[in-house]
Amino acid sequence: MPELPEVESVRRGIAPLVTGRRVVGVTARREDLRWPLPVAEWERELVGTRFAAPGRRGKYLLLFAEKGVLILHLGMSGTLRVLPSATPPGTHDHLDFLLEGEEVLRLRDPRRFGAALWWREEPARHPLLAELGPEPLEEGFSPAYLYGATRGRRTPIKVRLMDSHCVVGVGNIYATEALFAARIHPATPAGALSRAGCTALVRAVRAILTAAIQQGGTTLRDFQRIDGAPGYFRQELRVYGRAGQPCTVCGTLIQVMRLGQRSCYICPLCQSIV
DNA sequence: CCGGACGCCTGTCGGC
DNA sequence: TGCCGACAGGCGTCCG
Repeated sequence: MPELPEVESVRRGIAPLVTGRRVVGVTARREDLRWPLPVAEWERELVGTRFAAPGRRGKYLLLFAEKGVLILHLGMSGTLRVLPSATPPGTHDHLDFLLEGEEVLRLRDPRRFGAALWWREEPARHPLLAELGPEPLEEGFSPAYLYGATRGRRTPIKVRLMDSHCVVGVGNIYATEALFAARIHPATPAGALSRAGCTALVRAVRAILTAAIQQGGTTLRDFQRIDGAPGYFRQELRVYGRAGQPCTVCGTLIQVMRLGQRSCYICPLCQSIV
């Protein structure tokens, strides 16, 4: 579900609600998310302390506290809300962090592909974060970097773009949209991209992600912002989910294909550049 | 090292 | 109406 723009929207949404706020309790109704929840450690080292300003690395949310950092990943179906603590939990509301002032930071995750972890060192030293590629909206994700990161790769450029070791935060929706914007066919072998192609793609990724953040992300079905509102970038999608509909540029019908076990949408006429 | 496939889990939707 | 398969915004792991 959530890609970088959705996670960033959540980060911005919770920032004023959790920063400086004391955690007064933890309730886990299910502990078997992607990895078992470290409830005992939270009770020992998080409860009774305050959150600092939240950060983000790729699709990971970082809730810094005094003795460690709470690392959250929303997987495919996760949502975070801040609600009055009396709000009755739903079936898939697995985890609550009780905040002072009768509110609760609540994680809902029907598919349980998400994660909630506890880490006492620099986030960058966590095994899941240590090998991640650059942030797409920072300088490290340059045309020269992408050119280097694709040399010798025969894998489709879309698959490479969705590989967090290459660049973080770009999932199926935004990879699909960025390749359309850059007019690059998603099945192009990554190593065949020219320098100009890399430049166009870097530009497109940045533009799409920036616009999506501005719209609060994309809600296809269940993504919610912190206040329960959807993300409005869905109305800006040019190809994703539009199979059989006319291309907004040339009118050719949008096609679906499978790449790396994921659906991919293309305009067969517009997307030919290497 | 690389690339490709598989699970993990629940919900929904289309076709019969 | 009910059942069944395909599919869904992610990603670690395993295999050749």
